[in-house]
Formats: sequence, C-alpha cells, structure tokens
Amino acid sequence: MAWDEGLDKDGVAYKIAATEADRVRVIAGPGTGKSYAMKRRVARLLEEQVEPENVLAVTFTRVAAEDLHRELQKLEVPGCEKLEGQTLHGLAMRILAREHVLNSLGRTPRPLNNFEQKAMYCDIAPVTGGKKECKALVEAYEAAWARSQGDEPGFPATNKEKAFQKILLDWHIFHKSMLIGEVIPYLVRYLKDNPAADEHTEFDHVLADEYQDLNKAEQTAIAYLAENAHICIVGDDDQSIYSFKSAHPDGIREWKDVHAECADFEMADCQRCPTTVVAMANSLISHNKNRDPRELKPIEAKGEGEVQIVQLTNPAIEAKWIGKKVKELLDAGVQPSEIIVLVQRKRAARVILKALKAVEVPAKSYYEESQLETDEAQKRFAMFKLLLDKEDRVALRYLLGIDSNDFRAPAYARVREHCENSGDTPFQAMEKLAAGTLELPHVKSLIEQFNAIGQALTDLDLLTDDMGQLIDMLFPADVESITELRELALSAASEVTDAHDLFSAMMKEITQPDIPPEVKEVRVMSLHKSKGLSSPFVFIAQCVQGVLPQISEKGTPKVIADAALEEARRLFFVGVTRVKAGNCHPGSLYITYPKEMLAGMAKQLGIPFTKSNYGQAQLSPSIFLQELGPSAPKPVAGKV
DNA sequence: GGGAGAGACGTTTTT
DNA sequence: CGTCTCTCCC
Repeated sequence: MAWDEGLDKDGVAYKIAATEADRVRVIAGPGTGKSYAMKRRVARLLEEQVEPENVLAVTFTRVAAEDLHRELQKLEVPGCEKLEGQTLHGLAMRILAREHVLNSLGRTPRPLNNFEQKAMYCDIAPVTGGKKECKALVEAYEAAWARSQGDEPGFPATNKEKAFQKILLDWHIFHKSMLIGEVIPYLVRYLKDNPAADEHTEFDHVLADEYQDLNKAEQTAIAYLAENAHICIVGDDDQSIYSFKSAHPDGIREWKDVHAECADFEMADCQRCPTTVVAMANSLISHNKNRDPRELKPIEAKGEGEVQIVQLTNPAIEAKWIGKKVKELLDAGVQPSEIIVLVQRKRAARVILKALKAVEVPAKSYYEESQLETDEAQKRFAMFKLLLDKEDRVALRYLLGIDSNDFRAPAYARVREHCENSGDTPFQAMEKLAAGTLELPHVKSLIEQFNAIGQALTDLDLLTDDMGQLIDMLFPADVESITELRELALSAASEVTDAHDLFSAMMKEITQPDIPPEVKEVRVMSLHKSKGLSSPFVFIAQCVQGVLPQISEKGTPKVIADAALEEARRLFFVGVTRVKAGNCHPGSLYITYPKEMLAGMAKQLGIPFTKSNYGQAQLSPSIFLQELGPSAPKPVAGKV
C-alpha cells in the first residue's frame, strides 16, 4: 500500500506524513488520529528507502511502545517487520550495555527492581539515619536527575545530601548496579561527553510520542539522539499527567521557540468521541490557565453519544449500580472487553471489582499485584539470575537477605568490607566463609543462608541442560503462589533451547509483558493506565472532591496547589475522552459519585466534608462535574 | 533474629 | 478499617 493511499492531501495527517522538515512538532488532542499520521509518516520513510533500523520510534510507557510496535508491523511496506517501537528506557539500557559505553561510564546498567531496592535500603539506612529518610533522599536524588540536563543531578545541595550521595553511589558501584532514575541521565551524560560517539548518528529519523510525559532528562536524551536526524515530536500538554515523576510539559510548548524553523502542526478533529463528550471535554479543560487555548473539534457524524452523570447513596451502592449497569450491557450483547471502569483509588477498585463479580461479570482489576511481583516469585527469579551469573551481586545480596527483617544488613556489611579490602567478589567471599577459609565475626546466619542458596544452585547447575527438570526445580508445580511464573517458564521454554535464552525470554515477558491482543474481561483501572485506550463504554467512578481532584494539604503553597488541581483536571480530561463512538455503539460515558460515605473512611482518604449525618460524611461532587459545562446532562439519582 | 506492638498510609511510572 | 512498615526489646 502506498503511504498516501486514501489520505486527504489537504488534511493535516497527510502534511505530517509528507513534510520533509527536519524539526516537526505535532500537537494532537485525544482521539485525533496521531498514531495514524505517525504510521503514514513511517510508511513514507520506508518507501523512500530509509533503513528501518535508522528509524527510532519511542514512547514513554511499555503499553504505548507495544502498541506502536504492533501498529508498525501492520504497515504493508517492505522492511516494516524490522521496525521497533520502544520505550526510551529500553533503548537507553541497550545503549548503556554496549561495551564501549560501559567503559566510559564507570557504572553498570543493571537496574534494581523493587525487591532488590529493599535490600539496598537496609544496607544504607543505618548509615543515613532511618529508612524513611533514606527513601526520601533516594527520591530526591532521582527527582534531581529527572530535572537535570545530564550534567550533574543538581544534588547534593546540603552536606547531608553530599554524604548520602557518596554512600548511595558506593553501594551501586560495589554492586554493579544502577537506580532506574539514573538510566536516562547516564545516557545523556555519555552522549554529552562523547560528541564523536556513533550513537549521535545512529538514527536518521526520530519519532517521539507522548512528549509531554517525558521529563527534562528524557527530553534531553531525545534531543541528543536526534541532533543529526529528522525529528518529529508528538504530544498534547492537555494530557500531561505525570508531573509526579517530574514530567516536563513545558518542553513541548517551548519546543517551538527553541526550534524556530520547525514545522508545526495541530490535530484537532476528534475522530474518536461523540460530540457531547467533545463539548464536555473542551469546557472542562478550558478551566486550566496554564495552557495555550485550543479546542478539540467535534465530528458531527460521530453522533451525540450517551452521557449519564449519576449520584448514588454511598460507595457500596455506587459499585452495585455499576455492576447492574454493566450486567445490563452484557445482556444486551456488549462484549466485556468493550467496557472500562476508571477509578483513582485502589480501594474503590476492589469494591467495584467485587460488585462486578457478584453479578457474574468477568472482570479484571489492573490494580491487583501480578503474581510475578510476589516475594516468592522474586526469590525464585533471583535464584535464576544467580544461577546464570554468579557475579550478579544484586541478586546475591537480595537472596542473602530474604526472610530477615533487616536483610541481614549488619552481617552483610562485614562481608562487603572484607570484599572492599581484599578484592574478593561477594560470591567468592561467601564461598570462603562457607568453606571456613575465611572467618568474620557475626556472619553465621549469612553463611547458613548462603549454604542454602549454594545447595540449590548446585542442584540446579546439573539441570541447566534439561529445561523441563530445571523448570520443575525452580518453579515447582505444587507451589501455588508461583503458578504464574511456572506457566511463564513453560511457555517460554517451548521456544528456546538453553537456560540463558529461557531467562531472557522470561525476563522479557516479565518486564515487557505481552499485552494480550484480545481482552476478555471488563477492565477496572486507574485513569493513568487508561491513557492510550479507548472504549465504547466508559465508567468513571468516585468523582467527588478529595478523590478527583485530590485536595492539597493545608499550608501547601498556592502555586503548587493550583498546579496539582490543573493536573487533576487533565487527568479527568484524559478519562472523559476515552469514549469511542463506533458503528455498533454510540459511545457511552457514565460518571458516578457517592453522596456520602462513612466519616471515618472519608477522613482516611483525605476527603473533606462539612457535616456528617449519623456517622455518614456528606460529600461534595467533584468541581469538575460543573466544569463539564452546558452540554453535560443534569446529574440524576441512581437506583439499584 | 524474630516477634509484638505502635504507627503510618491510603494515586499515578520507567528495566 | 486493613494492611504494610518501622521500632523496640529480649
């Protein structure tokens, strides 16, 4: 198929795909067809004989990357199968792992997962004064990097921070590891310090999606990678919802000033939502002050859709109402996968999930922890890592500490000290301790733990050639808590022949889980997760003051409180614009909110209320509801 | 090192 | 209220 087949030559999608400008900015509102335009652009590049490996298409989340990748595969253009859709982190990890980069870096791009990070906290907290403090400092360190442009993190500021940074870095250098928040900044630093490096010219074309969600460091990384390439950034500052991870939405606004010659496009025709929803979304977002005024344009042919705003007595009845409504829809022939329920609170998600199950609706909550994230699964997986690489210091550190409150930090500190003085690796030191050729005080429990690990490793080592047995041993069928991991291993094993490949296949599955192409359940998820999705039936629950928006603590500076309110408004804007008008369904949006809830619960959730009747706090509807404007239907009382 | 009891928290993400 | 985390003490 030719890249411009069926494209209106006066349309903005055509222009975006066709432009030869080397700096392109696209501001694309929700549902305006930016992926479509991007796809056509890539198709054009391939048809013009640009090598697929010289095209970089990056996004922020894995889901979006996977999506992009799948879309690109569908292009019927030679070479498209070689196109990657990737996250910036994934790309950064791959670049940092290159031999020459590693050498110049002085750090190892081996990021810590949550669990491994716990071990790290236990090791460094005693030196820095408490775990809480330590976590806060790590967060500050990562945030400083996120806001940096790759020189130095702008941290430490105080002596205390200085001392802390040294301890933190020493830990990571010793363990040959990295914080996730360091991955991009180190890439930036590498690119900056090595202007002659090949990485600067690796790509001829760079497409960066969801640009408003990237932080300063990430935006800087992209700027370096695209310095000698054509670049097209795409985003929408009205959908910026990641300020908590230091996203820098000003970046997309300022981009045009920085690149004065850039080709600038705006996609405003909403190809997704019914007209009522578009009008409501426009009205809502116009209340934000910190934005360039723009309007999403409705397409009459989409129809008006159906919008209901429903107040229920309390959260339980709200959940019940949603359950009933969903059930009705399913009975009328709607597929469960066509329904999404958006809630901002885990607790509410649980209540709604229960209510859905109660009426036998197949449902899945995206809040629930995957089995792969449990202690037990992590332990097995760490064992696997260590089996393949005895010098994976983080895995060993983690395993030596598990089943102990403090991760056996005091004992481990002695071993580490020995290693630093002698040059032994931790594994070597532990072997010597176990053999009795090295003696250290107060490390008995550590040795016992190591012996257990060592025994398991020896047993496993004999099996690395026999996948079936290896899996049986690592992920036994009779341990219920790891069935998911076992299944993963079994399915991965069918495609590989040795343990290393099995590990990488599993790792990939775990870190980049295949998004199942067909969903079979009603999905209950956060507004954040819903970004990138669209659905003919969208429920947004718990729209009360205190939840959406969250109310800032007393004493929060006004600037910060205002910014938080605007971000919450964008979040709601994202939620509302998930609704898709289609051929079979007009596109339905159900916004619900409880009238009251137990005062105790409201207090816990930080929901403000002025009076309480018989212990029931009387709640205020979200201010966003009135901001939806005159096109929004009048709220009604729901019946169950 | 482990258990009891106090205390905090209750959102959102990247390998 | 329920869960997880931290601290203290033996």
